[in-house]
Amino acid sequence: MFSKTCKYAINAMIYVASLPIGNERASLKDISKAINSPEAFTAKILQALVRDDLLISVKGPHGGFSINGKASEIYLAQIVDSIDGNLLFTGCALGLKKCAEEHPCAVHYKFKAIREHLTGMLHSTNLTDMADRVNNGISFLKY
Amino acid sequence: MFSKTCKYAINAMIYVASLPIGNERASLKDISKAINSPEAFTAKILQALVRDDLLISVKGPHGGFSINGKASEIYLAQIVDSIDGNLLFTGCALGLKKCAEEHPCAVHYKFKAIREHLTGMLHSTNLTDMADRVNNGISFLKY
DNA sequence: ATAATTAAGGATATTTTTGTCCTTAATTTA
DNA sequence: TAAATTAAGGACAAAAATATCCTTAATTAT
Ligand code: SF4
Ligand code: SF4
Repeated sequence: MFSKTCKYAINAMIYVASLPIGNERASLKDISKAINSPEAFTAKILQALVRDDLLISVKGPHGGFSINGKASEIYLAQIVDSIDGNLLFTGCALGLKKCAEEHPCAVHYKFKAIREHLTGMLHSTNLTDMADRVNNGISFLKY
Repeated sequence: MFSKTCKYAINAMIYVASLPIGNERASLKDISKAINSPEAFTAKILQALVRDDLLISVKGPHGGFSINGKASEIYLAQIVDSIDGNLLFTGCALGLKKCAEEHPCAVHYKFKAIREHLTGMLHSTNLTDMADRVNNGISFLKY
């Protein structure tokens, strides 16, 4: 479904979004500890998220990463798209090079609804939704 | 979603299931041509499907692969499970080691419905469904 | 200014996935 | 029986994904 890189990215974004007001910045070390991910690899992912304007980074003591803009306006779909690209949204379930309604793969008639369900969900779930649940102890970023 | 290996496997199974009555066997060469896949790699996949009792193979002239049993009783879910394992059905969307309803990941409340939708579809779509559409020119195994 | 802290980025390493090649085994046809 | 055909299987290769290490750059605190 999602690449491992993308899963780390999603959890990292949620963690940063879950930080308390007044202390909205977390270091690489904090983040990879919070989501239980390899630190150096996570660094690369965070760099990519900064490049893609989903995070803002600050160097130096008390530096770290914070959400770029409002968490309530960042949707899962943007993170997935940033890391994994749009293949999940637009690619063929069976890997056909070209997907046209007039030349559908063998699972298209069944798969279309699921893809729409999935992309609808990703486009309607924002970071605040998920961060709130983490803060309320309803959901978790690591096991 | 599915590994490339799994996509090849699905298309290959559908192709074999689409063969006309009385000639229900196809060679590796036929199959990889029909689904536009690398021959040697496809050989490995077909071997695995034979090992998993989804296909039957016969060596020698006019040998090849045929569906083991009734195509109408083989569901997409079996192929996916055989090749990719059950992680798509049971694994965590965000990669948490353990998934428990009491310790859900941050997307669980949104993801659960989609996973059920997907697994429901995979468990209710059989090879005959798809092979018929291919035979009727409604769907295609390659581009 | 200096030292300490933290992210950026390049190089490299490991693992997994995808893919190829070649030899052997089984079966059929001549 | 011999030759041809086709799958099985082992060894290897290439590419992609995942992961680590080290140096540099920026910022802050002393
Ligand atoms: S039609 Fe088939 S090929 Fe096109 S997107 Fe749907 S799943 Fe993919
Ligand atoms: S709860 Fe989260 S962790 Fe468990 S399965 Fe659902 S998605 Fe995965």
